[in-house]
Amino acid sequence: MDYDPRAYEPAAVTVDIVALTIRDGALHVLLVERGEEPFLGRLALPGGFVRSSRDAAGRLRGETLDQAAVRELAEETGLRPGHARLRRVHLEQLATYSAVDRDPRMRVFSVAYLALAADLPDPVAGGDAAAAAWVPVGETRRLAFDHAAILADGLERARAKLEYTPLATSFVGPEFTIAELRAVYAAVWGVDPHAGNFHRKVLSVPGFVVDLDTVTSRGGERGGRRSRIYKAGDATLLHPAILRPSGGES
Amino acid sequence: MDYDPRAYEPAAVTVDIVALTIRDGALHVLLVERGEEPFLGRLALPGGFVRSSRDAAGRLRGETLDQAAVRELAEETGLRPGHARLRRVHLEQLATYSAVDRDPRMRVFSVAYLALAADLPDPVAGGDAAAAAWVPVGETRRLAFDHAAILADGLERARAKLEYTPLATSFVGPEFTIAELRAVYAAVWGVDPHAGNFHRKVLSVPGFVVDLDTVTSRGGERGGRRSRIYKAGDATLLHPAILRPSGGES
DNA sequence: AGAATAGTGTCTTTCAGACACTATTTG
DNA sequence: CAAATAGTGTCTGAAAGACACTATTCT
Repeated sequence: MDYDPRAYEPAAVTVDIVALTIRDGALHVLLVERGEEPFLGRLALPGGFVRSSRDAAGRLRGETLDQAAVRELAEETGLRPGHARLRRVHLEQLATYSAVDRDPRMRVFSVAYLALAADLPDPVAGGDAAAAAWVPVGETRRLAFDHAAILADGLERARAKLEYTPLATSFVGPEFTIAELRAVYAAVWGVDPHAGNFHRKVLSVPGFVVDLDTVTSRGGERGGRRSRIYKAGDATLLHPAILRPSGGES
Repeated sequence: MDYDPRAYEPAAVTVDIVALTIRDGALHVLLVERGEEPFLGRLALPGGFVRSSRDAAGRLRGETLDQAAVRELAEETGLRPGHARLRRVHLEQLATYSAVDRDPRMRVFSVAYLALAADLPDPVAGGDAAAAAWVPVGETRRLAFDHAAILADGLERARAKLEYTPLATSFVGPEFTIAELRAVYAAVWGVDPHAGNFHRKVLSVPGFVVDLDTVTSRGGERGGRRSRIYKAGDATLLHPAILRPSGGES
C-alpha cells in the first residue's frame, strides 16, 4: 500500500442521497434541478463532495461519509444539522458507484446513501441546485449521471428492508396507527397488504410496535372506528418478518 | 456540484478485500502481512489503491472498483486476471469506510469487497505485502487499520446471504454433494444444520441445486452410502430460504 | 457384522394468507 | 340507519424443526 499522491490522477468522492418520504400516500424522492454543467437543468439526486483538508498544524480534518450525507440533506431541506427532524431520519449507506465515465469532468466515486423520513419540509434550492422538490418515484424521468440506477438500488433496498426491519416506522411520526403503518407498506411496495392480516401480524412481532393505550380523537372521514395509537418498539429485526405479498412466488 | 480539485485535500480510494474460503472444514480469510509503515508487520486485508489516470489525449482512464478488486485478488493469489478460477469467485461490494483517521498518512476511503471462493491457491506474497496466508477467521488478531471491523461486516454479510441466496455454492467446486454444501453452512455459521432436514430442504428449494444423476465413486472413509452429485441451479434467490438455526430466536 | 454416511417419513408447531365476522364511529 | 374503518376468529396450506427410520457402502 505504498502511495505517492502525485502519481495518481486526482479523484473526488461525493455522496449522493436517495431521500424518500411519503406524501399523499405515494412514495416521493427528493430531487434537485442541476444549476450547472454537466447535465444542466436535468434532475439529479442531491449530493456533493465530501470535505477534507488539513488544519494549520497539518493534521487531517474532514467529515466522514455519514456526516457528509447529513450535511447535504440538511442543506437541501433547509434544516440545521442537528435539528430534531433530521435526527429522526433513518440514514444508511447504499453502495459506491465508480464507472470511469460517470462524471465527464474527472474521476468521481459516488457513495450513495438512503435516507428515509416522515416529515421533512419542502426543500429549498441550495447552493448549486437551481431547484429542489419531492417527486413521486414513478415520475422521475431522465436523471443526471447514473442517478437512475442509484435510485433503483435505493428503492429496492427500502422495499427489502421493510420486510425484516422496523424501517417502516421511519416513514411515520413518533406516534402512529396500524393503518398508517400499512399505508407505508402500500406506498413503498405498491401493493396494499390485507388490512386484517397485516394488523394481526404487526402486533405479533415482538418489539415492532408498542401500544400507547390511547386512541385517535376521531374515526375516519366518513365514519369508522377510532384506532389505537402505537410508537416504535425496540426491535431492530422483525421476527417473524413482514413479507412482501409478491415475495413468496415459487 | 462545482468543484476545483486544488481546493481539496487529495483523497485516495482503495479497495480492501474480505476473501473467504473453506479449508479443512473451517472458514478462512486471506490476510497479508504488511511490509511497510503504517502497521508494519501487522496482518491486514489485501487491498490497494484504485488506479485512474489520463491518457495522452487527456481522456480519463482507469479501473472501476470491481476491476480493482479483481486485480488485487489476482495479485495476492498469483493468478492472472481472467483465470478460470478467478472467474468462479463470487465478488460483491460490502461498504465504504471513511473514518478521517483510519489511515494516518492521508485521507483514504476504503471500499470493501467480499470475495467467496472454493479453491483459490495458497497466496503468494505480492508487491507491498511481506507475506500472505489463509487464516482461520477465529484466529485473526489485531488487524491493521479498521480491518477488524471490515472483516466482521464481511462475515456477517456472508452469513446472512447464505440464508436467502445460493451463495454457498460459491464455496464448493462446480460439482458437489449435499453434504459438502452442508459443510459450507456449518463452517460459515458455526453450527451444523441437521443433516436430514437440511437435505430435504435444499432439494425443496426450486433452482438451488440440479441433480446430475451420478453418485460419488465411493462412500465415506469408514463406510457410508455414496451420495448423489449436484451442480448449482439457476436460482438467484432461495424460496423458501435456508434459515440459520439461531435466526429464529424470539 | 457393525459403523458410518445418505436419504426419507412423519409429526408438531409456527406462520402466511384467505375470508368471514364483530366492534365502533361518522354522517 | 348505512357506510366506513378497526380489529378478531378461524381455516388451509407451507414450511421449520425434532426425531425415528430406511438405504447403502465401507472396514
